[in-house]
Amino acid sequence: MPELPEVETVRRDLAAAVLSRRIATAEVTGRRSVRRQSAPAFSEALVGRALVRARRHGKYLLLDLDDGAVLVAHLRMSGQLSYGEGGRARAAHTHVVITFEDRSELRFVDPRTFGELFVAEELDARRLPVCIGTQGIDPIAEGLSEVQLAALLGRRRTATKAFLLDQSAIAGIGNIYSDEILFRSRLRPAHRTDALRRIDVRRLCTSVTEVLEEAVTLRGSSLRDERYRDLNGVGGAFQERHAVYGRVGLPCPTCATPVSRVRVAGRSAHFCPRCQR
DNA sequence: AAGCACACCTGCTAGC
DNA sequence: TGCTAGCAGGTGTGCT
Repeated sequence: MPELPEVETVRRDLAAAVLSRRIATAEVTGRRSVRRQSAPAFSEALVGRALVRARRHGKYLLLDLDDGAVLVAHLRMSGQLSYGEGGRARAAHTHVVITFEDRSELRFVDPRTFGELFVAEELDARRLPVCIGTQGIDPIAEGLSEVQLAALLGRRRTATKAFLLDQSAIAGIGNIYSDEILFRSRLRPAHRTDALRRIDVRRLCTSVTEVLEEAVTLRGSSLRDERYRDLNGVGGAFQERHAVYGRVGLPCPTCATPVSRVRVAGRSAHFCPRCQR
């Protein structure tokens, strides 16, 4: 699913493709993709505006408009943005089509319809739309220090995987990267945060940054059963580096012990029973 | 208060 | 071989 590295890849592609282009029309065909405002209000906020900057916070994509408002996109599980010449056949589940003055099109395709687009006008001190102001630190855009991580852990008493998935603490980590970060930290998904030693916090901090940076470099993960594609329809390559995610029964790359899967925090969690404690 | 289960939705797959 | 029940997951909500 699109997590921080996938959204960052799309952000970079958008920055290269659509900045300074002016919007001619914004067509909303699906019923659910634009739900925080009416379709006409959404279109009206976009038509005539130009995109001046592409930002990201966690899994949110933020496209600044030239009037100060922000076009916000969240891909959730199956959302996909694609950009190209207008007039091409539309893929199934195309819910929003933004056409620029040069007739090129930015399309939002989303089979499961959990993803959303909206235009936000109120921004907070971090220049984030007020409605997503509960998002925690973005470890790539803002950096994450060991001191900050220790403060976020505070007096929490929960599974370390649940902590990593909490967007109000660290923004951008989902199920795939939480498993890969825990593998590299040598911690089990269910390891209690209140039992983390200083050395564990240090490893966790290093792993969060390293795993996400490597995944960004390889343009994210594209798995067989998911649909992540970049703005031009090309998949990522980080799945080839996955140590544990989606590898139940396959050998751990470090010790060859078969990878296990358990349920933690309501999600499937993959880990090496020998390397992770 | 903080942690947890659940709803939302469709495509894919495991199992019959 | 063909069908279907169940799983997959990010976030907001509501319950404990």
